[in-house]
Amino acid sequence: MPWEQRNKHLTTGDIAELCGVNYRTVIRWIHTDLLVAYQLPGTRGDNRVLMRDFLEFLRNHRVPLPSELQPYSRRVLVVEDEAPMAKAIKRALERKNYEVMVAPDGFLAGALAATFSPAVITLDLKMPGLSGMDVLKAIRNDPELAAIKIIVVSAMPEKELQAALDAGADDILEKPFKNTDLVDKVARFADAGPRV
Amino acid sequence: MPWEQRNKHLTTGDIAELCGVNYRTVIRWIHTDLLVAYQLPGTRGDNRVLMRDFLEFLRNHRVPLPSELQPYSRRVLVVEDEAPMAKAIKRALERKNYEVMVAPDGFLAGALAATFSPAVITLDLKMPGLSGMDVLKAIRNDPELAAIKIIVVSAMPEKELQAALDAGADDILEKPFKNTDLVDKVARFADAGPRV
DNA sequence: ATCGACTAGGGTAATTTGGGGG
DNA sequence: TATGTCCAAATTACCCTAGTCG
Repeated sequence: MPWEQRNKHLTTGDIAELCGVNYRTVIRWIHTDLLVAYQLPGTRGDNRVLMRDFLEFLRNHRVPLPSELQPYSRRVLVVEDEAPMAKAIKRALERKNYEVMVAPDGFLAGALAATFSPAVITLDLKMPGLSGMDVLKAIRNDPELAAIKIIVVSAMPEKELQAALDAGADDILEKPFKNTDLVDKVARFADAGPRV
Repeated sequence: MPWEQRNKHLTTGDIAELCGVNYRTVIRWIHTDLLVAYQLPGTRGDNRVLMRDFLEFLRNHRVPLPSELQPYSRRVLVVEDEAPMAKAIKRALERKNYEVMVAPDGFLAGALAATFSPAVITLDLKMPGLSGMDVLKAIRNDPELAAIKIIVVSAMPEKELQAALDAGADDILEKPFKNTDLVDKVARFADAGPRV
């Protein structure tokens, strides 16, 4: 259900209700280019806002996530090419009621980071054919994605993990790890913040 | 069924769904000549809209192109890690009035394929750290992306290029190539409709 | 305390959009 | 499923008041 909502066209009234403000205020946001909208043909020119523009607006202005959109804050993207490990992580998180997608390569990681709108990404640093560090930097350099929390999962020596933290990772998880540690770290980022 | 495979005669319901409005609103647009339609013979006279009229309507009124209609855009994504080659392709296409984005790695290729909504991707097969074939397969396996046309650009021997065609590439372009060949091939796929 | 700039939101009238029953 | 008609709800622009902040 929640996924198709990305294609939804929101009215000013929808947004007013979601944000708990008057619809006039929403119109002002649009007029002052704080919120991207397009106009329906017709002399009145009603405003419509694409869901992805609305989500970006919430991120840019640190507006708390409306409870109706909570599913977006419980999404986790697992970037991991080894299927058994990916499945293990997926199952552990799904048991805690998270919505989980797995990306086994860089292309799908990018496509899902952009369309699935995860609140958290768990990132395996040593994927063949893809530098996890490049993924880290790409996410941090993309204003649309920069707010996503990244947990680096790796068996690498501590020095490399420190480099990941320096590059913008929010947390690290050393392999092997306990499932409780995994879900604790995810919960720190997925449940709380205004991140969409 | 994907939109571009459908008959190019749209019903009011189709347009309502694509634009996120009620179908009565679409009928009103037709009645007030905002949208060009013709009527089926019969007492009710159902409205039908030609794809090219609909695309012109979207353009005239700055309505965003629905993602389902991305094959009708003039956007091209260049997946190429060598900056000089990428720039050359970008310039050649921009001279022909295409909108061009460049992805130098797999992650950005995925993110841009999903958000930039290109009609065509030019794909360098031999990128370090990323198998072009994996990108091909990933696009063809993703229903949201499958309609994107893929032109493989490579200096590989013909056998490998044949493998790319078998894997779902729509066309191939051998390096070195002439700019006219490039733009001709892109035009075959990107000019499915009037400029949007 | 007062001022001025800015923002949120109420009231109104005109228009558009959307829903129900035929 | 699409249509025409009628009606209710939503949206807009405009002008206004109240509140906030430095």
